[in-house]
Amino acid sequence: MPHSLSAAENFIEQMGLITQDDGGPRIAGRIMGLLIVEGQPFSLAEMAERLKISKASASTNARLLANAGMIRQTGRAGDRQDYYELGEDPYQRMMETVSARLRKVADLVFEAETRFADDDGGARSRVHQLAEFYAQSADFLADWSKQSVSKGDASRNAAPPSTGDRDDN
Amino acid sequence: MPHSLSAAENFIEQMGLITQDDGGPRIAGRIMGLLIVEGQPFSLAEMAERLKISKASASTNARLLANAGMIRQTGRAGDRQDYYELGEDPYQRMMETVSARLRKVADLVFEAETRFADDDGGARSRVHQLAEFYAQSADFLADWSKQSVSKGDASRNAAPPSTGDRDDN
DNA sequence: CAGTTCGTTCAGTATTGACTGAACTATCGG
DNA sequence: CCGATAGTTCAGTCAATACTGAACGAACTG
Repeated sequence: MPHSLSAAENFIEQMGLITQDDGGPRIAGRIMGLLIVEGQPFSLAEMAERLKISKASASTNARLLANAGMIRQTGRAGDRQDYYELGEDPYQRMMETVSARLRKVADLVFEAETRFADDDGGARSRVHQLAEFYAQSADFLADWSKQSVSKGDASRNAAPPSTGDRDDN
Repeated sequence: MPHSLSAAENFIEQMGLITQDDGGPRIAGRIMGLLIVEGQPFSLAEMAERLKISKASASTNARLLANAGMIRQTGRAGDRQDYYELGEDPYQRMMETVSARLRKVADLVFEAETRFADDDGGARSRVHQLAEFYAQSADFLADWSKQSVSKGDASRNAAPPSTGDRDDN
């Protein structure tokens, strides 16, 4: 009975692998999977026990996810442990995090662009195009995440943001 | 004069760091940066020389980028070296690659979902929600990448895809 | 004001994977 | 054919970082 993972274990492990492939810590993905599958708050000690990981990892990665807005800290009456559960709109928040990352990258590229001379064989304008791309992507995802998506009601026909050129360099 | 990077060097290095933060190989980002900044084909030997990297790395990472559709292989008359240059719509292709990745993840989660019993305290439906989220995101990016974005003409008011529920599990 | 029970932090370990140098294969030019 | 020139592959090295165990600090409990 130890072999052939249960549906829950399998899902949790997949989440770990997916997260790892995306360049994140595997344990963060596993915690995310655990909270999704169980649908209720877990204490750090419970996570550590269930996922066979150290307290330290549970603490660090839970905080990481909380900072990314994907899970949220809770408490229980008469219990001084920290509990964590899925946040309000976890996937929406995930989008917002990605958007924020893109915006940061856009700013980096805009900054790099300023160091070019105005004519550089078109180099500057190509760099500018890249920065614009990142900025537009960030805006686009941010707007999309404002719509209620992937929730129970799943609104259809989300309106698109207008993707005109920006002027903030 | 060796200190204080030129605009080009700085940009190339930033691209490397950005790529690294995104979980990719730093050199791939640097090559991307080089091709953007120079706007003309480079041979593997030229890349290796300019970026101070090994032939092996140039070869491997150029192929990686080409497989992702972000750059494209070219040739020159009377020259048997492999040249690489920016592809048709590099950023569009970048989006398509991200979309493909999301679709792959969605499929993994759909697959994991099937292993759950129909009633599992809502576990199955929560997993399904996650799969839907990934699938919708993939569709959304794919649709968006079909619009001409971040090109010279920069079309405004891109129409949004309708994000209704899917039924392909 | 002890004694517990938490969570966090930090030094050390281990693992992953990027990168390189060198060997190998293939193709072109003479 | 033979030498040279390319690109790829692969074993080995190195660096980054995920993860752990243990020490620490803070906050509740009695």
